[in-house]
Amino acid sequence: MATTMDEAAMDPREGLVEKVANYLREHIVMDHFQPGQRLPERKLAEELDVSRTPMREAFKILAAEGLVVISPRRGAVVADVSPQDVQEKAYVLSVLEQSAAELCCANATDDDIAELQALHFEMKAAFLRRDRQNYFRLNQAIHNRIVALSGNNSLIEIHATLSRQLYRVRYLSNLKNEKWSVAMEEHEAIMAALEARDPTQVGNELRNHLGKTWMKYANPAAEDQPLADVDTDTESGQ
Amino acid sequence: MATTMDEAAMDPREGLVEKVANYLREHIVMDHFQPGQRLPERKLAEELDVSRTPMREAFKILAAEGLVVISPRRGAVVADVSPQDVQEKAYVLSVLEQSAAELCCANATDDDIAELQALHFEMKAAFLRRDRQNYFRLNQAIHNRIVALSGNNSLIEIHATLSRQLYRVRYLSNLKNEKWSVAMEEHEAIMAALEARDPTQVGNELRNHLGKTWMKYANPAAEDQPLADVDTDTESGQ
DNA sequence: GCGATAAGAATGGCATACCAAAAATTCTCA
DNA sequence: TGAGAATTTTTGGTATGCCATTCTTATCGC
Repeated sequence: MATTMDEAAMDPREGLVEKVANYLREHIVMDHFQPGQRLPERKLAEELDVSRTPMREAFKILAAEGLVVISPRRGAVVADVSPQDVQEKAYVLSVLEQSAAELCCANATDDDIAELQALHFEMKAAFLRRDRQNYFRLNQAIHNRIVALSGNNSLIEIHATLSRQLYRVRYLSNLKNEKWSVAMEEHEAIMAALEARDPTQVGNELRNHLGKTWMKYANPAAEDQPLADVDTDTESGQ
Repeated sequence: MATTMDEAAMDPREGLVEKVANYLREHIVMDHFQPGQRLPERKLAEELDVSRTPMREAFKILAAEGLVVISPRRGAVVADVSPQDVQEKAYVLSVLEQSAAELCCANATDDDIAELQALHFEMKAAFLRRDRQNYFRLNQAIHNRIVALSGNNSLIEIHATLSRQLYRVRYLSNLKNEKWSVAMEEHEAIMAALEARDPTQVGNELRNHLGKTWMKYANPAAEDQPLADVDTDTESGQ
């Protein structure tokens, strides 16, 4: 475990804290730590061969990002996202992606749109093969790409942070989602509107897409089935 | 200076780090530290009578909130918000407030709307008296209230964080803004749509309002005139 | 006198030590 | 045997120390 820390980007300019934070972020997002699980700073620091100081500072960063919760005198635990949280965060996410799509229509080059469509068809291929892993990965990639094409760095950053908070839930939902084909159709519509560069249409389709996908999530959270070791790139363009 | 640390909320359950972070946040937002200014951890720690450890951890939190920037081996400096940053962040803010307004129309009680209108008339009074301090304070209070009435905690939190990043710029702009009356008229329109509980209308008015107020901010940043000691409550309902 | 450079001071990064609170364990007594 | 109290152990919070890098400044050479 300790030997895998350098998985994270190894920019020599960044300090230990960033490496530790990246490592923890990765493992929390990929669900290698269960929500609610305690993160004992001594033990983790020992495993990563660092002292407690950078570990604690990394906790503070992750807490500000909403991935862990620090309780006084009880330390850090992996943030547990309640069904209500999911709804609220997903709503904000849909709003952000809607506006990103609008900006995307104005800013993206024809090549950008073409690349999006390429990803879309790759995703469709995964869909037809019932390949949920790659379907999920490509789906994420498309959404992230649209946001990236907005050109608004603040929007991109906030979206990425929020997106990470929901990654696990989204992944679990992808595994059990029955209405796969509906989501696929919605994506078709999104791509069509994108090709036509109709900002309002793209925005509405996207918001509706996310809304439909997540509003139903008002029911009790999915069981705590651990995520498989997927080789997805967590964030594409950041 | 050191004696003023307990200005910030003194919840005995929260540790030193939170107190330090609150203290620094307050002073950065209120522009007692200039953008770009270095924040030497030893000196500040000494002034606040704490060790360097909580100071450093507080820096990490504020960095994650976008209020300071930490460069390797150079430490923390107060984040400088470039004109482009202002535009981008203000755009996201307008999107968030637009959707907050929509939710607000659905969730707010009649009393909530009445209270908003009361604030609006207070603000109008400040406008007529050319009382920029209170005009600004009440303006902020109204916007924050609308967001709070959305009932979406994620939205509220993200809006608050982003809002703090722009507080200084917004305050400076308020002091020099010539088109005061235009903004006032827009607020009238917002309130009218809110009273009619027309989500689309409120949303559009609000987004247009913020858009108009900030899009012009593409020109060079305002000069670094320090903020006066205003007794504004930074955030109202959080 | 001015610029480059080297020595010294300041500063940040990380590790460690110490303390207090909390959790776990064990011991005691009913 | 079981519940509760006391003790031990673990764990988090804060302070401090050491080292490496950077910034300052003063000196040396041109």
